[in-house]
Parts: sequence; structure tokens; C-alpha cells
Amino acid sequence: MIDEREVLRSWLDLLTAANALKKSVDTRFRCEFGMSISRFDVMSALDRAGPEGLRAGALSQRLRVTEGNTTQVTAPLIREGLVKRSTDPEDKRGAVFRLTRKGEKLFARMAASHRQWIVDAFADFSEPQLKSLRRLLARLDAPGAVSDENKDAA
Amino acid sequence: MIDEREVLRSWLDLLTAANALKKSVDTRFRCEFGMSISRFDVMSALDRAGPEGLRAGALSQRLRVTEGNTTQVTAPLIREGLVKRSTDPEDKRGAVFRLTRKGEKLFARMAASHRQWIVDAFADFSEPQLKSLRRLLARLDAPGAVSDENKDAA
DNA sequence: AAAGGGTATTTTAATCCTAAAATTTTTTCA
DNA sequence: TGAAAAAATTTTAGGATTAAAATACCCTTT
Repeated sequence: MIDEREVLRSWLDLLTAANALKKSVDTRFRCEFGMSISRFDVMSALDRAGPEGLRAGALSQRLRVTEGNTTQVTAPLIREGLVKRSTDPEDKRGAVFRLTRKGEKLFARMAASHRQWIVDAFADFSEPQLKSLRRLLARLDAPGAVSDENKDAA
Repeated sequence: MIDEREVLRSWLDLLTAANALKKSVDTRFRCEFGMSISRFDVMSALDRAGPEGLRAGALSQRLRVTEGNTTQVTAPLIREGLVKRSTDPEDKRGAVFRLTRKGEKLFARMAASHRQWIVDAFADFSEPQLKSLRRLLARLDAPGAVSDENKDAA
């Protein structure tokens, strides 16, 4: 049997590491772009979707949030003219979100900064260590978690 | 140079793994004990502090949250009789929080479940893999993150 | 073609969290 | 000593998130 304290410490370390980097990224997004990670994530999904845009439900799935959340996070992006919301002409219940030109431009700048921040955070890792980390993380079993069936192609 | 895509994937995996397990734990706390992780964390810190209790500021530090947050998260615990709030007689500005007997009992049950859930989640890990994971996580550099100077003794 | 049932989204109410303003009490120091 | 500065906490306002209720629309079935 494995030492339970070591397991609990591992869990604490995992949570702490993820939170620390997430908070660091969020803080810099807010300082440099006046934008939260949540909004960046929305823009990222829309950027990837291209000019077709994404239906509200699809966007929620990709971000793994509820649809109510999507409604709320997109609202300020729309207000600021970074995202356009249209009604699907085929099905008037459906909302389609797209990045505006302005949104695309801002996203490109944010994505570049973001990439650099992450690269810097992982600067001490060798390639095998990165692979090792990912392999270990894949061993984790979180019951009830959504499996990756509906995940984006990376 | 390291493949940037691999770095970004590692970051995504890290965040996803931590979120998935956290959500899994939170959901089960709510189902089985009607209690969020945040409240569990408060009770955990107070349990560890023992009968002396903790000042509001110290509690906030340990949980790495703002003091306003501590005020709010303790409120329902106090309402439910799990936590007692007193005023420090030495310094009437100061608030001291302690677990009640009822709080201690509930915490003991929650902690046991929690420990089991985490052990299960890490069931596929060998002891060296746990150590390897922790060593890798320690390499992460999140600028602006609070270092562990004021961290609890584990 | 109207009713009823199902689907897509928004709204509402609540928790968790932060930053900044307000409050209360203590400390300092002129 | 008494006013100003400092400290500990709470309050306030707002973002992110969820679950559940409400809304709007589509589709089938009779």
C-alpha cells in the first residue's frame, strides 16, 4: 500500500501548481488586456472555429461550462465589439457566435502573450519531462469527470 | 528549443486534470455532506489549529484567500453551528474562529471520505510516480505566485 | 393545423472569489 | 492627551460559475 500522506501531498501540489499558474496568467491578462481568462477562452474557441462561428451549445461544450455561463461571458465581449452574436437562420432558437475583426486582432495579441507566458513557466522542463508530466497526469482518475469524447482537436 | 505546442498541451492537461479532480471532489462533498470544498478547507484549517482557533487573518493566509472571502465563507458555517466566532479579548479588532464540537465531528467524517477519494483517484500511481509528479510540478514557475514561506507544515 | 413534447438559450438565485471602501479598535507621537 | 496613522475585519460591488426555472422556437402526431 502507498503512503496516504504522500498521495494527499501530491494532490495538494497539483492543485497549488495549477492554481498558481492560472492566477498568474489571469492577472497578466487583466493587466495587459483588461480581459479575464474566461473571456480569452471564449475568444480562443471562436478563433479556432473560424468564420463559421459556433453555436452557443457547441461553445459551452468546448469550454466545459454551462450554457448560462456562456451567455454571461459572451455578453461583455459583445458589448465591446469583440464578438458578434447572430441568430441561426435555419433554427431561430439557435445563437451563433463569431469573432469580429477587432476580436480577431485582439485575440492574436493575447494568444502570443499567453504562449510566451506558458513557455516561460515551463522553461525548466526538458522535452522528456513534459512528456513524463503529461503521462502522469493521464493516470489520474476523477470519477464523474467528462471524458474527452467531445474535446477539440488540439 | 522545446516544441511550444507540447508545452501548451502540458499546461492544458495540467489545468484539466486539476479541475476534473477538484470538481469531482466538490460534487461529492455537496452530495454527501451538503458542503463545498471551500468550507471543507476552512474546517480543515481550523481543525489543524486546534482549540486555540485561528485569527481571521491567519485563516485567510493559510487558505490563500482574501479576508473578505474568509468572512463570507465562515458565515454559513457559523449559522450552521459548525464554527464559533469570538472576539479576541486582547485586541477587540481581532476575530477568532474555532471548530465547534459538532464541526469537529462533521469534519472528521468529511476528511475520511476526502482521503479515500484522493487515494482512489491516484490508485494507478506507484510511489515513485507520485514522487516524480511532485518533482515535476515543483519545476513550474508561476510569476507573482505566493511562495511557500507562510505555508502550513504538512 | 393545433397541441404537446422536445430543444436551445436566457434568466434567476445562489456560492465563491477579488479589490477597494468603510468600520472599528489600537498605537503612536507631538 | 488627543489626533492622526496603522491594523483587523467587514461591507460592497462585481465577475465567474452552477442549477434550475422561464422563454422561445421547432417538430411530430393526430
